Amino acid sequence: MQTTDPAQRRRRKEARPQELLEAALALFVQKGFAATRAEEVAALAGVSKGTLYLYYPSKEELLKAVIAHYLSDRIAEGAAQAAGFNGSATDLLQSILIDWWTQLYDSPAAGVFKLVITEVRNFPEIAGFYHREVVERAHDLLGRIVRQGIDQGEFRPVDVDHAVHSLVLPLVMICLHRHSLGACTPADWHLDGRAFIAQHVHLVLAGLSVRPPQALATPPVPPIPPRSTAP
Amino acid sequence: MQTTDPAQRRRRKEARPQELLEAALALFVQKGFAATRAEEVAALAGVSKGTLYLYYPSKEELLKAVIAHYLSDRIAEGAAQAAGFNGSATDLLQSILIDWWTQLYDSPAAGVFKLVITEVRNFPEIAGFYHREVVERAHDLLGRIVRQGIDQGEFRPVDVDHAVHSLVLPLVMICLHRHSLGACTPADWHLDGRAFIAQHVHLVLAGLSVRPPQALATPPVPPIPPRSTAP
Amino acid sequence: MQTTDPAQRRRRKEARPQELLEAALALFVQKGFAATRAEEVAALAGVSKGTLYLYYPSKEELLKAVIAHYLSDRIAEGAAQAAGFNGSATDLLQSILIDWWTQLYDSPAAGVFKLVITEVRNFPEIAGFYHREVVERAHDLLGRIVRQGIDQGEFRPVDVDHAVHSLVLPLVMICLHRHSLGACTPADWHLDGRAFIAQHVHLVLAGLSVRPPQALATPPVPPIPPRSTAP
Amino acid sequence: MQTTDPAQRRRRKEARPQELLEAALALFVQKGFAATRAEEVAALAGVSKGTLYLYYPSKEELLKAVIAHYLSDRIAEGAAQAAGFNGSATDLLQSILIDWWTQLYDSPAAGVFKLVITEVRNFPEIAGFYHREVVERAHDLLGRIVRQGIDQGEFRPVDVDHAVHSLVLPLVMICLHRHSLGACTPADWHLDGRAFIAQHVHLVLAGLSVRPPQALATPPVPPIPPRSTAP
DNA sequence: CATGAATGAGACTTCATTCAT
DNA sequence: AATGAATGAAGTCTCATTCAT
Repeated sequence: MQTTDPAQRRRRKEARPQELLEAALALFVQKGFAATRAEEVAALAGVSKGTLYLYYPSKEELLKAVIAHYLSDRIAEGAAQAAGFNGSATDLLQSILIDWWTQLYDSPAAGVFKLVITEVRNFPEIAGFYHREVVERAHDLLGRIVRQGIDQGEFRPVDVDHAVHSLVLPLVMICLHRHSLGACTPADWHLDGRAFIAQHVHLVLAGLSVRPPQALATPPVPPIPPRSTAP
Repeated sequence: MQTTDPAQRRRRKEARPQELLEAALALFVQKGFAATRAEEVAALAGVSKGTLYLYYPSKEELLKAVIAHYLSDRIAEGAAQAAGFNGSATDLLQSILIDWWTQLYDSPAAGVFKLVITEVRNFPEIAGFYHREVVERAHDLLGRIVRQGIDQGEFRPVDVDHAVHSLVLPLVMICLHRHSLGACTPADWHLDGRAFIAQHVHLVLAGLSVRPPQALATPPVPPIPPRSTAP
Repeated sequence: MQTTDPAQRRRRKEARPQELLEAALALFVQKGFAATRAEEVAALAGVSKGTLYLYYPSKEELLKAVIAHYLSDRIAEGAAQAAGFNGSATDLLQSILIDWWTQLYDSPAAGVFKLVITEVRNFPEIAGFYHREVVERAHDLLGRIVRQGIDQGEFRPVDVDHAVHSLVLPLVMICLHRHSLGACTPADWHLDGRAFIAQHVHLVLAGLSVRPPQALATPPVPPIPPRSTAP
Repeated sequence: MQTTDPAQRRRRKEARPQELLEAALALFVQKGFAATRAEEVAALAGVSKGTLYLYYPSKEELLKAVIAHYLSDRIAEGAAQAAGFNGSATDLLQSILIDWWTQLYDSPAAGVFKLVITEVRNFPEIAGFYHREVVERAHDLLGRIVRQGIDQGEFRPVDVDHAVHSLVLPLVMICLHRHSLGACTPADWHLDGRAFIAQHVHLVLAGLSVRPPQALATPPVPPIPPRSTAP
């Protein structure tokens, strides 16, 4: 097509897989895996049909690569954030959940939730991978914090697993929403994700707390997300 | 094939649309709309490919019929349940959310959430319908109760919309889960939906309440769901 | 397309596999398996692309069906012909080879040799099948007759396997020829297959015989083949 | 990759066309022209895809080059061998057919027969070339010897063309066999090509001879082929 | 000369939909 | 009303060929 200047070829080649993953994520999340044509992915990445198959041997492998890629990135970041922190369980949970989830919510990676929900049953290998890499790791991390909060008398003695779900599931849900109904409704019912994340974490922590609820301050909405990953 | 007596034939014919909807729901939820073949739906409903098209003019119309059918049923039930009730906002919310959602969670209709999440962006007409018929009606109903709880000094003055989401989104989420990851994982990580529903509602209500948390009793898990919907 | 008269549908359906096999044989022999498009086979059989796949699940299965079908037919006929015969080994070989091979040579089934030669290395399962069903059965039959001729002092004591090959390989070869070079050359070099078969069998039998060659009559060319199988 | 000294590079470059032809012959014979990828040929010859196209403008031209190359070589050798010979027709035929064919049978060039059989109908230009260069030249040479044998009272007065075919076709056939079924069967049915060639020529010459068959000696199997052409 | 990334025509195969029975 | 044979548009993937490096 267009004449490529020297030495750009190499740079192009190394960036291809990433560009294809981005395109694939966007389209798979939007239209679903089965309804997305391989050629559309290629076109969105700016290459031809054949080139896609130079990097991924099949559409299905592309799907798996998308999920693996975006998950490993995010999970690593989250774990790191939790590692170097000390403070009360409440503070720790607020910090991790609000900062990390707000960032995730605003990034394309949030679409992976929809992708997994939608496609696991058709590609069972994804299930094991996702459960091991994401569900267990995140759940363990948060569960440990909640348990610590209970042990230290900060939280009431509730079922830890359920509490973690009460905290996390709505956050997953608004990521799903952003890429399904939220992408269709004409902005009049526009759930404000960032504000909700803060309020929700605050509310559940209030429910967990042994302190009287009045003592809990109104949650601040986080500022403009520090890292934009929109294409 | 087998000789059917005349009366049964009539009954069969009248049940066809319903049987087709059930089959379509099951398969669309399991494999996604695009990955489900029309013939599979027909086979699961015990009829031939051609017969499906006698009742629904296209696969897409079948999808819409599935969503419309299962939604209208459930929403009507929920609204009715709320109408004839009086008591505190807390009690009302517990009653509606726990009873109604537990029942929904155990019925095939729970799959509609996955279906909508998955397919709205491909069939935008679903968005408006679903938002109008389900999201708004349910949200309004619950929102009114929460606001009343605030006005009567039962709840702290939080953002009503957010509170409703904190209550409801995890419940939607476990319905999604049951039909995606939950249908794949080998039972070791088997989130107990019914127990979670009760605990979650209790936890969020505790977070909303102005009363000291100790005053809130441990939530009871509802008994065996009173209505079986297995085909 | 054209309106089909009643009750013809059923007849059509039962004839389809056979019609498809005929079309596939013709094209696979002519152009080779890889160079023949599935759609061409369908078109030659008078159906659409999709219909082909109603009867054979893949192009490869169609190939195997072609080989199996045309082989089993012919081999059975040959064995039957040999069974009810008594006379000298010379007469028996003349009878079987000339009659049966002339008929085969004039039928589309002769193309199967080219097909097997051409495709066996790409589809190894064909090798075992063909060797078992055709090579061994034919070789055993002829080998037994030659050995009997030697035992009864009619033939010289030669290597039986080699003698069978000397008899048979040229006959295979002219079948191959008819469907390769013979189908291209502009009729000036037109090996007369039927005449050659007779002369060749006669010549090799003369070489095998212990009698003086003068005693061997000139072979008669068989008349018009009694069974035409051209479509 | 590895550093090649300048002299070797030159030698390499000049050998390229030959190496490509060898690779192409091997693969075309094994898998057929259509089923062989240009890249496979290049890889077997130890060069990259692009390099192949430096020497041959298309896959089809490569095919023609392969056939032309291997044919011209062999035919020239055969004619030369026949030229400087005198003796009886029987001796001459034995000499030429057994020596020359045994050598051919053991060389990769034997594969050309399969290639021609397989591909003539797709590339009609090959037909004329092959017929002119191989069929006619070989047939004329042998036909002249047979006719001479008849004229001198050594052979019975048979149809010369047919006799030549009886002599030659089995030899062609075992070359085909070696590269098709013979390359698949698990060595239990392993036609011994060299022994067969000798026996077959002997047998047909016996059939042609006017002398009593007892006078014909048992044919010797030629020794180890004098010319190895394995790559 | 040599490479191998890129292309896109083309092949196999699937499946929604129709329609004669 | 019900069937299922038939169709052909459309999708996945391959591979001959080109061309910038």
